[in-house]
Amino acid sequence: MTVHNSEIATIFDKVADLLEIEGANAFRVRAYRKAALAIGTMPQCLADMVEEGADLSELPTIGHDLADKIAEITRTGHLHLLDEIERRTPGDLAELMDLPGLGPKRVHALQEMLGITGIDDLLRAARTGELKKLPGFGPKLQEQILHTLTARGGADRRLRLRIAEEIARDLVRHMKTAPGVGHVIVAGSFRRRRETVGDLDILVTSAQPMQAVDRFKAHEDIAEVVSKGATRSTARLRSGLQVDLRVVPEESYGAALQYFTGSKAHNIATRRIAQAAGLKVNEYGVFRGNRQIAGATEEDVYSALGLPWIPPELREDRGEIEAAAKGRLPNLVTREDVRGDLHVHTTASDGTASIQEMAQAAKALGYEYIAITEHSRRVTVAHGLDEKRLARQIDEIDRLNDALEGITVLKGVEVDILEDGTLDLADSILKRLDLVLGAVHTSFGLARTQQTDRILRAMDNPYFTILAHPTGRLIGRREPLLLDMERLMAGALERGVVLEVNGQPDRLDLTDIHARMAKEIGVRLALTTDAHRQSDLDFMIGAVDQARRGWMEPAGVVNTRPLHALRRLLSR
DNA sequence: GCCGTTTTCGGCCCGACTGTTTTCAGTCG
Repeated sequence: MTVHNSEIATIFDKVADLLEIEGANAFRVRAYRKAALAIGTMPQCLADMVEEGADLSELPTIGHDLADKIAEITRTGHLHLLDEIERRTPGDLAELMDLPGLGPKRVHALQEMLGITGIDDLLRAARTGELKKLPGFGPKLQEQILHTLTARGGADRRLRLRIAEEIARDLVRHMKTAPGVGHVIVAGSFRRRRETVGDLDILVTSAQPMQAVDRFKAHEDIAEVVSKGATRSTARLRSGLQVDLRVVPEESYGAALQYFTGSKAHNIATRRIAQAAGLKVNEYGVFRGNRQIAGATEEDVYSALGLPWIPPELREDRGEIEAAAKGRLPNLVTREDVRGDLHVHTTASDGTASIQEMAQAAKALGYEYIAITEHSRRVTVAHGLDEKRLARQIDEIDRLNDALEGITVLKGVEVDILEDGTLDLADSILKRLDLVLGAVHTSFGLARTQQTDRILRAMDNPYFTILAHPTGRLIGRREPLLLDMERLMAGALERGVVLEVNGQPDRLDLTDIHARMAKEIGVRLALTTDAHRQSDLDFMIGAVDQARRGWMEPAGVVNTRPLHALRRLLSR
């Protein structure tokens, strides 16, 4: 069996937690954390690399020691070091670290003084009042822990970006009406356009910070103000979402925006550059000694460090700083570059609007073309089309194109890839189409080699043009297919097949990481919405976000091309 | 434990807020 990167990351995170509780060297702890973070978002499968004899110590944050430990984990499924530490520390102390107010020092004290080894012990100690007597603890903390443990459940789940967007819009509107407020912007992972966000970070500029903080806590959705100071406040919404407010003076706007946008890893990397240049960066500006030399805009901040402005989507410490220093930042694809949508359903299968209605909606967005791509017969719940019905739709689209002005409707299909890798419709009908999307909707549970082979076999069909939602994952609901993504992409490149970045808020498939991989391998992408109604065409922004986070440029995306060029690219 | 236009040894991001403190440690982002 293959050990996944995420499992290695989990092991390293646990080692970090337990070492920290034991009071180990803080930088050693940090090394495990950094490695876990990096491994969790690496596109390459580490287990495969070990198998191939690659030198893992060349990877960032991985040295010789951790490379050996990764090899050990992929070969045995275990890490001797972790087993050892767990023998020393009974129970599950690491899970206590997740509770707000508890860090390594206090968890250590809990074990040392009260013999607490897990959540149950902790709850008991809080109820009996033993907890508040410990040095470093008190009645407030005991109360908070009790509250967290009894009111637990689901509140710490990350929110999909599209949902967060609705909440954020409302909060921003609320803060804009506060007296004396200048900028109001949502920073954090929201601004970096991550697929989910754990909290909202709202940055406000004002000369009267207290007024802004007061205005914030008056918002009707706020259930509880967790902390509140002169320049920052943390609150929990009724939905459970945490919101952090930060108020800075106008002259610090750029520095605060940079700081608050993160990511943490990106910020640490930028501060190290500053340090090396004898400068200091904090949320108020860039400083030489006590003198502020930048801070009003993000451009100034980066420029003071000798760097061009870096788009937020890239700020994950995945090579963007090195690229910026060399003047090699990508020219990221934008929503305006997209000239049409290539994955759209209508009432013929499970959509709610007609072909003409979808075409008109696309035209209103300024598109040049739109592809109609219904499900095939196998997907019975979605009313999938067989050859006969698809032939009728082809004729209907031909007639419609004669009548339509200013937009072209392309003839397509989202044909099912059957378990043996054949397609759900005959070649005789596929060859009459402008494009053929292939997609997996069944047999999600195949083993990795089998699943990869199945899709590659489907791509062998000469009419297959785009692999739709390649991993099949649904955020928070369905795990991605087990796939050897490198082999799949190499196969797609060989066959001239395009991979989709599906913008449905719960799909976002390919992910940012795989989009980046596609770019490096040279596979082209199609940004689509999988729209089932007119308003779904707005999901394009989700696909663009993922592509941007994957460093994609317009040239790597097929539907940034005008119609004639697109047709050329799609004909294999 | 990682890493290197100061270095293979000696560094390792930085500040706000809380609670328990009597001047600050711990946690958090």
